[in-house]
Amino acid sequence: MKYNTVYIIAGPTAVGKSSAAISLAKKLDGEIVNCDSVQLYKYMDIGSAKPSDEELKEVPHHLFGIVTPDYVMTAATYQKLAFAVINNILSRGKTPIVVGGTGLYLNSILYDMDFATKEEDNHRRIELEKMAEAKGPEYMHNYLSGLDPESAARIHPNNVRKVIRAIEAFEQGDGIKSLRECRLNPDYEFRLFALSMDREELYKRINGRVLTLVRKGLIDEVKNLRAMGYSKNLSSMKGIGYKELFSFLDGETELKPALLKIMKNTRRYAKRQITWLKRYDFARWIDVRPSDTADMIADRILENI
RNA sequence: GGCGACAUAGCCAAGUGGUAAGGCAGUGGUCUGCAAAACCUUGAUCCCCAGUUCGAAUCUGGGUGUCGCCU
Repeated sequence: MKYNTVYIIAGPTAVGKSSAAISLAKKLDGEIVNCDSVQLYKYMDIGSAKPSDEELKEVPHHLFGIVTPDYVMTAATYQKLAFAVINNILSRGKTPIVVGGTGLYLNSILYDMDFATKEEDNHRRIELEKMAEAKGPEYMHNYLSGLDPESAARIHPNNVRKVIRAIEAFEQGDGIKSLRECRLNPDYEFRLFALSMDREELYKRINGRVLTLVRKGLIDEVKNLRAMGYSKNLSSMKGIGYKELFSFLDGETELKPALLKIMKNTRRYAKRQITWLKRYDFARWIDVRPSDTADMIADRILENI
């Protein structure tokens, strides 16, 4: 095995990435690196389906619960953190196993994405958001067309958020680049495994898991976050399971519809994750059945190396 | 057994003679600084048969099914 091999286990939520990764780490003398945008946060354990305390102790885990929920995480920051951890693991002769389903973050380590330029400028962004609210999406898109016609052509006018980012990026540098301009990160040799499962089975599993999370105390977890003063406007609180329960706790909806909504949003999220992963033509797909154990999945991965 | 109502996509549902609104769910997709985010895309010939008509989801007759009421 080369000294710079990085394993990546991706796949939609609830296929069983975390436990498969632990099993694989044991077999490979590996260490796990989180690539899930919500598991990065502290106090968000149940809703993000973070590995349990016992599991976290079984093999070394990195980048789990490292920032408080009011911290604004970005792909650029994640990239730095991830590279630092991966390099550290490699320098000790261990195998990094990146696990998670956050596509953009996965990209930030797979491709030589260059976030180099200045930090984001919050004031400008807020200004642009206000402008968008006042003048509407068309106006913003036209404005972008004037600055950077190429990225304007790529972005749908209704996608205000992205239009704003493109304006911002243009003003601070050379605008938004496209992934097509990137190559695979030459510093590492990647082994990317994408776990998949029959759609119907996966959805059943997702629905069931939501109930399990509630049984484990998800509602108290959210109550607690609220009590700590974290507001629903934080991007961490827009995570699935959190936003819906905030609106339940605020009395905006009943519990049952809130839970059904969590299920639905999770299903949709899983679907988007699958779509994202299909772009990686070098991914090795591992078909998982609901009855498969973590060990079986890990073995299947090893067979596919 | 009798009387009445209804029968439109997976679900809810508009449309009462001129060629099938909409919502939900699902599907497929986009993606370089909020990504568990944001955004885009998409489906039926109207229970069955016969008839009237230039033309029927819409009218008539028969059948089937569902619901309600009555005996």
